[in-house]
Amino acid sequence: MSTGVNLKELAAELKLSPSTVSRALNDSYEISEATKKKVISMAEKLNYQPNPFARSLRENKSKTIAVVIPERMSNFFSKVVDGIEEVTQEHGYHLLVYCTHEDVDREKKIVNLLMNGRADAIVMSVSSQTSDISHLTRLHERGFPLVFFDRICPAIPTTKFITNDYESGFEGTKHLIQQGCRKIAFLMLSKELSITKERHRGYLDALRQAGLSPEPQLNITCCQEEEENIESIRKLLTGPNRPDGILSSVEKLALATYHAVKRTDLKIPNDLKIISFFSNLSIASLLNPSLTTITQPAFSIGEECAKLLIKKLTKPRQPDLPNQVITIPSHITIRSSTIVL
Amino acid sequence: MSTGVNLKELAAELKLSPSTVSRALNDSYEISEATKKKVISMAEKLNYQPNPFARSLRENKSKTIAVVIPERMSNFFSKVVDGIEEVTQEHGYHLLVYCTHEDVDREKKIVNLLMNGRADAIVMSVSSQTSDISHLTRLHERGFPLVFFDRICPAIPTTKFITNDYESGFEGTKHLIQQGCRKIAFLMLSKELSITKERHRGYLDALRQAGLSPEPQLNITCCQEEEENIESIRKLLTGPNRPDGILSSVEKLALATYHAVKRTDLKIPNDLKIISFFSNLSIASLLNPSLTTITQPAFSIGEECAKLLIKKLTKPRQPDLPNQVITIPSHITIRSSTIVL
DNA sequence: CTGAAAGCGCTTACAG
DNA sequence: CTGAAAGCGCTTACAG
Repeated sequence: MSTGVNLKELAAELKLSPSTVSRALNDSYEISEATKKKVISMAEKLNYQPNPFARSLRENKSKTIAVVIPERMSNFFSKVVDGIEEVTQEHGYHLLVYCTHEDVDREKKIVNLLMNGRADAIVMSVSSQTSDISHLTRLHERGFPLVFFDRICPAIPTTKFITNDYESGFEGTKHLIQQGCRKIAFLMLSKELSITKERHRGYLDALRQAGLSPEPQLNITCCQEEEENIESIRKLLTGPNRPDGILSSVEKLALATYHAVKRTDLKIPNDLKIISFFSNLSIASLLNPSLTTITQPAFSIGEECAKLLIKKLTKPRQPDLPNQVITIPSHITIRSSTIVL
Repeated sequence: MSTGVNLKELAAELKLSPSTVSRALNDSYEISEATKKKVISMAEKLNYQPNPFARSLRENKSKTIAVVIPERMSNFFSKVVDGIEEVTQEHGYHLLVYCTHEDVDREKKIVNLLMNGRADAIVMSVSSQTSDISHLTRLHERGFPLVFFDRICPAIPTTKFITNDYESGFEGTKHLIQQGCRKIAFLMLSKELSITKERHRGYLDALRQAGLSPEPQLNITCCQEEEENIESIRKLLTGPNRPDGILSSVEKLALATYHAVKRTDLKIPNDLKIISFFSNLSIASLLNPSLTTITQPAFSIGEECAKLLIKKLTKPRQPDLPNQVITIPSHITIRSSTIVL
């Protein structure tokens, strides 16, 4: 690729030294206004674009942030990335986006590649398969700015953005109980995830508060294969210990449940009520019956992650990212999947 | 961020020159196997990672590909990006992903920023608002490797990947006609897009072949606001010239149609049949009634774009990307939204 | 087979 | 207010 004119050529054209031109373009106080004007207008005329790698090499920063997510085909993660981009773009940052496909090995490879400084910071949501976190520990111990959201890593002392998962699990379960459910199944992606644990804690506490006994058989851990998930759920729904309510901690398992129900004689909400963490509201209301949802503020989460990192990266002498958990609340929207008319 | 050890330090540790170490790591034929082994093992021990910017500066390539899409909250575009990543990751390439949000100004800004060599190539799908293409022409004329998919720019002589849009439009319309539709509405995002034009041509030809007259009032151009789209469609459905069939050239307009129908007394498929370009098959079959879809091979499209670029970028002395249109066929899946039982 | 030197395109401490 | 020089960390033509 032929990059256009470089600093030296621009300087020659202006009969100035590269030093002066560089300073003028970077709006240094050492340069007269007259020179700055001349330089800037010539730079525009010749369409001068500084070489980003020369600059990165020199300044030891890349103006790039890496985003690592477990999947792209998810409204939630797409919205988070949109939120991140909204903030970072304004500050001239670029986004490298990587998808782990819920695979720790891929996650490790990606994280290790990022160790070389290609990005100035990482914002990530870990894969559901992640239990060994040595790659993340190493990254953080090297002083690499790292922020987690949603699928956070509690053991790593940095800033994490989550939603009020305990409360959502509690309130979601309570809502099902209020609608008459007595046997409530909890669908999850992985027991290892801290958000799953939180949501599950909320679920258990709501059961206990209502005097219901938690039944481990009603907890289903799902996999990556949609068809397999549908079948596990179908079996649960047609088995001896059949639930009358489902709390799904993942968007895709709500869809799998709808598919599973279609393979039975059951009717939502009469025979089975369902509430799910779900981001795509347009689709939630088109499902049949429309789905009661717990919606996380995905866009805001992205924005907050980005704002924090931009502050850290653009202001001089910023301290390390504080070891704290920032909670942005979700909201529940009740629709037909939990209400018998 | 503290990058680890550099080449010079690694060389010192090995009591070799940086030149030799560099060559050994790059597996040069000039270096003895013994030395290579020593170097590689020490590099691993010290966890040496070459500085990507020094390398990019030196070699004038970034090992990065930029992807520019009009929206992230789309199953189609997400899958394409997944396909691109699948191929590029294997070759050590990184992906900068930018979203234009269907806004030409944002698109121009992004494209102009990419002019400086931050990425070695661009794969993009233009915004529905794009009519002035000077930014793209300039990019291409500078010799920048550029590939289009789906929302292509016919005027720019490079490789474009599309689906058989004319045929899909034709077959989709024909299917509606066979199911008894006589007044078929065509929903689109923008008349400017070449894929819209192709799909629309197919639609018109199918009408003509069936002896039906194309009615311009049955062509609806939509916007970015979901609510606004729903209302335009609702008005169409309740107006004097009410359609009995809809061909939606965009996923989101199929959803808007379902929402619009819910605001009327109409029943799908009895009063209105609908077929749509749609990528999320799990959701298509959960809609009520399930949606007849035209599905584009999104993942393959991504893979093909990436394969072409990788070939161009990794092999020496490759010619310019050929000015050709490569068609990968879509497939139609008939579901309940077009079939009266 | 190995090394010394130049250079990719910037920025900035140092000098004037 | 401006310029000459050094250096960021690599790779590779040149020399031996």
